Amino acid sequence: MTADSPHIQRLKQAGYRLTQARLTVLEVLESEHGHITSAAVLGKVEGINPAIGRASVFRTLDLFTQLGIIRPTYIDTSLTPTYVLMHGGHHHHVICTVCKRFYEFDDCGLEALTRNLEETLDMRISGHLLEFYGLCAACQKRSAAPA
Amino acid sequence: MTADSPHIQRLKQAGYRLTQARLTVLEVLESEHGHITSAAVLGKVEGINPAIGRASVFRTLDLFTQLGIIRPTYIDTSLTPTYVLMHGGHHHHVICTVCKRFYEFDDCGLEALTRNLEETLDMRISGHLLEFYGLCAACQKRSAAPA
DNA sequence: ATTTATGCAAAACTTTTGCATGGGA
DNA sequence: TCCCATGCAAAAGTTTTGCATAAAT
Repeated sequence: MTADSPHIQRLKQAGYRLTQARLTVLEVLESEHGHITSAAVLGKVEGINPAIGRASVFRTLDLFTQLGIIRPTYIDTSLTPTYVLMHGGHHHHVICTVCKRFYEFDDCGLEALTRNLEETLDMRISGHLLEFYGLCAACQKRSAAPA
Repeated sequence: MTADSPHIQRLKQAGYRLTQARLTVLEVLESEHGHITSAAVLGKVEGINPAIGRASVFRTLDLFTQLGIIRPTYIDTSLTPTYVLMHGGHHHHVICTVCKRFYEFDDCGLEALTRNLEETLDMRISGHLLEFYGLCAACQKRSAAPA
């Protein structure tokens, strides 16, 4: 399952062991195409392999975040962050602030800005997250309609 | 203090009362130019007016987030989110993933993409957050140097 | 005068440790 | 075989409620 995803390569290459906990968390993340809360990851992992402990799930989410595989964001105002998968170091989406539905998109046209910032700030940039906030068509109608 | 910031206008116009808790939290956020953790907000507010309770601070942070005045992000991997002030609905920064230092910038050139997405998705977009991740000059040297 | 928002303190959760043990390489 | 990573369970924190009271408008 998700045999040799680039994320697994990243883990190996960084010298980390391919453990059940890590592979299972990755499987869950990829099955959700990212956009999953820590609570949901916890639940799904337990469903797949109850022998995996909570602590390992959190340790894995931290590790993946450090490696740039995922990135935590606040989508619902709940207690728990939502993790998005970073493809090639970046991720872009539009979120409806009312119904929380989201739409991912690929082309962000930020290459020039990235190079520009690298030069200006003398930094090496490895990725980015771009989130747009707004109202989807359905929620626009709903908020326009009277009670 | 921060007499009639646009954020105060927003509060009024949305029909919310201008309470001590709300004004103090806003003062703290603006004094930090955004980029402040919930724990730090809590501490600063208590320093300014100990009569303001924790719950009100959290309620205020939630309200401001709903109104698009601030946006929670995960900058340090700690328990608590870091809030950034949204100016005119958007915010852009570059973070060094090692030392966590950040650099804000204004021009993102995303106007065209915004309009594009509004048409394509039939959404009304009100703002965005753009975060770049990378290594600052100092941390590049530090990681290149042997122990 | 109304009604929204607050403060308090306890409750509810999420995330983190410490340590002995198991499982990758 | 060696050492990293895990599981467990308790600890540490952060955030949220419920309700009587204060204070904006």
